[in-house]
Amino acid sequence: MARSSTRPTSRDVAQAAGVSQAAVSLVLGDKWRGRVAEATAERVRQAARDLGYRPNLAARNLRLGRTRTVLLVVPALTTEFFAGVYTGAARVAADHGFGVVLYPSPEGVGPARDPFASAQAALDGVIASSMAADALTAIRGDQLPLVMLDSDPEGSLGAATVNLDIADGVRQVAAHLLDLGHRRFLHLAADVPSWTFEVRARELAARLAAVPGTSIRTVRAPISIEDALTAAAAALAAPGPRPTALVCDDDKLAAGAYKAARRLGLRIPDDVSVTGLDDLALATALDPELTTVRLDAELFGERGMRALLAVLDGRTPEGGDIPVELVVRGSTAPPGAS
Amino acid sequence: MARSSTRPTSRDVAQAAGVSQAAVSLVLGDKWRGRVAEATAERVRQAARDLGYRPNLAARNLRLGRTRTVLLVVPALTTEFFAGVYTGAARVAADHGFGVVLYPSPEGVGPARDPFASAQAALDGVIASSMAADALTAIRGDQLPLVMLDSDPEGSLGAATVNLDIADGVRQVAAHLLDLGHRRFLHLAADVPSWTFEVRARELAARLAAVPGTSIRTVRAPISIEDALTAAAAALAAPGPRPTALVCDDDKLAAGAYKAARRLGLRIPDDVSVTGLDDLALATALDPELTTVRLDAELFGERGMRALLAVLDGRTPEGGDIPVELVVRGSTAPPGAS
DNA sequence: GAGGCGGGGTTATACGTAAAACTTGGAGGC
DNA sequence: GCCTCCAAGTTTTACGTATAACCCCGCCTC
Repeated sequence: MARSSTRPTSRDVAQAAGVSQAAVSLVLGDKWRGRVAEATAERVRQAARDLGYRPNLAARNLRLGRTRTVLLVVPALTTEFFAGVYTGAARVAADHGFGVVLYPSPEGVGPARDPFASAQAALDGVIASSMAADALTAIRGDQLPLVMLDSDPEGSLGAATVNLDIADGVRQVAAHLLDLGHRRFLHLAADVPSWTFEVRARELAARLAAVPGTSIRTVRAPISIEDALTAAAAALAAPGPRPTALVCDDDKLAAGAYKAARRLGLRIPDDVSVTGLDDLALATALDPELTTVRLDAELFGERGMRALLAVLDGRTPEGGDIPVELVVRGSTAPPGAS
Repeated sequence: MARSSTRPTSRDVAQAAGVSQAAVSLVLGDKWRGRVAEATAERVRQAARDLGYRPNLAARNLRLGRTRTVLLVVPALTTEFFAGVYTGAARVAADHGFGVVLYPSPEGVGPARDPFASAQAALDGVIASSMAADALTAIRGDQLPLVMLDSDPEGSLGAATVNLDIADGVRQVAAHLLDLGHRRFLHLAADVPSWTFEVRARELAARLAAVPGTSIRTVRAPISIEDALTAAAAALAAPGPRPTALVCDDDKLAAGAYKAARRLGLRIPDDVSVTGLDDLALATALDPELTTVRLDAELFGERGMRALLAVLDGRTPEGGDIPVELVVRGSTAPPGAS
């Protein structure tokens, strides 16, 4: 009997089954057909079960030169959205025998500026959100296979990209509000440097420019309910004709806008229509429920992982943006409906 | 020059610096004082930088017999709360050179029933939420150091536990509502088998039992806004005197209760007071803002990680529950305030 | 009856690192 | 002048696994 203080190794199993370590490896690795007799194989499996044997992954990784582990770099996990992305990526990963390790960008996780040191695992590849920009330079240095989420397809230097069709979402929002008759817009923009927010601003401006008689103002706020509250309150209280439609870059900003409207005594949607983007649980908890664009975070994560698996396989990742969907609820109505 | 197609190893660095592999290991491992001359050490560091050397973690883990990686088992990540727990745990981990790998319970991540297979990383220890009960049996089988979150201190079979002082939170909620004059209570309970929810029910019942003339009904719902909506609507519309205080096990349930009240034409807090538990972003997005119990999810994660580090060190983890705090907002008022 | 062959294994080796054990060339002490 | 000692390294080994290369034995073929 081997030293019981330490975990059993394949050699311990071999000894218990009366075979060589190589035989154990063959049997447990499912490579024994035609090399080991069925009876022997069963003896090995039984011994492994009896000893509670689990292969040492560090040794296996060293031997094979790959780890079946990838890193997911996100700006923050405290958001429902990226939690969903992780969930989707992890599901696909598990189906292919992969694991996913998270690296939430520095603000969340202390001083460590090195994603690779912080995620202790040895890695086969990386999936990174373009919002976690500060970690990207460190990542590009390494030659690991990389997939970018929501990143400028032109600017990603050859890395594969998987994008939500945000531009289409913004188009749908603009069309909906224009159809309702809105002409004076306020854009509550996320104060985060990322391609995905640039697209929102660009597309919204383009859509409105196509319609004569429209105007738009933009204010920026970090993505938090409190910051959005103060920014929106200031903008809505500003002199001049008040905007009738408030387009928010994200549902959290919209929640802040609700509080600002309430504080100023404005009714939604009678005095001002509000739209969000994400469709978090928040959206239906608000009163009235928020008109927003549904993003399928889990599907996003799944597609990201599939793309990375394709790259690892030497295949070309599936192309095409992920469709999004406008969900019309009670926060939008024709202007001046009061 | 070594083969450039593969990552440089410590041997490549050694060759470039004109020393042995052992010297490289000593220098880069900061164990060179008195063993290697300063000039040589600098040559080694320079060579490592030039080649872009990164140590192979699989090899290091194999050699050292530890991985500085722990597993965090949570019921689901799509919640702000557990995202916070992860963030806190990861921060402490990073400060100690550890990484954290997630295992969100099966419902979220496909068919893999084995947390260890799914999280590909080799592990030094495990932190597990008691809500992820299905994964626990698999975990107990292994002899890995284990810390349980929000678990029955008696029932955890010797594993260290770190708990929020939920009982105290419930006490504060009960005292607050009783002080306001409420006597007819409805308990909207989470339909999840976990110690942390049992505590809520037990403590609430005990507090009310101490006050003559109080009554309490309980309804259960899975933790989702929609399920809470239907359960709360049914209970509030039931025959007999309507409860004046609705105590919810969690903020999401409270959000469902808000919708139920709205649907039934009941005003909060005039017709019915509502309390939650968690203090998610949701709580202040609701109208009126939710009176709830603030749980510091990140601190929870930090304490969990510290406890595991203590166990790994052979020390005794810091004891004591994590204090929680009642946050009184607009959703509670004396009964019949209309 | 010699050679071939295939089933059923075993032996040996490499993966990259950390660290214990060993080496060597002086400098200093007596 | 010889011994000791220290600085500055080097050589060697082990971690646990997967797999290529080898080996042996019995049976079939010609």
